[in-house]
Amino acid sequence: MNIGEASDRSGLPSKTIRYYEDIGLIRPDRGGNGYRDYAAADVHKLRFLQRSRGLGFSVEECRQLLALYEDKSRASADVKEIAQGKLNEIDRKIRELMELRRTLEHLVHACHGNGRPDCPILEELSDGKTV
Amino acid sequence: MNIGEASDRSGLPSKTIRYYEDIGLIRPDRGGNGYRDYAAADVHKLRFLQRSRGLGFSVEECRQLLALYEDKSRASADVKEIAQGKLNEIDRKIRELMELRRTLEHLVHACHGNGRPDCPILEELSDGKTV
DNA sequence: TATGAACCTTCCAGTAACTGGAAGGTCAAG
DNA sequence: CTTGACCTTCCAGTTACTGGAAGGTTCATA
Repeated sequence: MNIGEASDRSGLPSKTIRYYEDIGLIRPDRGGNGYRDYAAADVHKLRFLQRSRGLGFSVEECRQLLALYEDKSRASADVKEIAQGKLNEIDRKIRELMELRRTLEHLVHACHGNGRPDCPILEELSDGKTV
Repeated sequence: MNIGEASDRSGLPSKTIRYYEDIGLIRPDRGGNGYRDYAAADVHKLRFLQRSRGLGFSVEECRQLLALYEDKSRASADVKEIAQGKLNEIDRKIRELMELRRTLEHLVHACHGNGRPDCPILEELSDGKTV
């Protein structure tokens, strides 16, 4: 498929997809006309990149994560260690997101905008207490 | 407190803290010697920025999130709408992280590196099925 | 009192990860 | 056989830092 369709399916702009090729994250085929030709597996990788980038992993971290999948041997302790490290990081991110969620939820539902400073979370922030 | 301590407490490099001041995210006091002087509330904001940036929110989104907290009136439908939008985004991120987690977990625990292509997630990827 | 380490300041240049736009080739429909 | 929507490369601009130079401040120790 052409880059436009790969873009639609992955949620990444064509520009970004070309950039990812420049830095060696993906290697699509080329048709006789010079157009890039993406396989379904490429789109899968692109979706993976789109997600993990959006979740705060750097491009280099994404490269590692992709490498974990692509490691054909996947027997080495290295691979498992890196994967385990990423798992811990993901768990931390999930916890942080849930905290952020709780805080915002409070803002939307509990602080009903009556002007009184009765929201403990906002007070916490203005007091500068370390949560 | 000086920028070094604010850096230690927030987890952000001093450089980044100065940058956040440049773009108007925080406004610390200045001592007679010209040194920046951070209040506990500033550190709280910095920690907040450190986290939300690490979770894939752009600086402008972080500015919005900070504004939600600082909106003294916080009565407007606007504020709640933005907050609700962010909540949905956070929920999506949590779901995506849990998916990513499941995939990696599989890689660490289920694919025991025996060389056989018996891990359904890896096959999924190489087949290029849309998950 | 001085001097050196460990802070802090501003400023300017460099990097990472895109993003936009120009100039031009390809393709399918009318 | 042209028109519009694709695609190509290349180069410049933006965002969000990051590193380093050049110099001022503070404080413990000689």
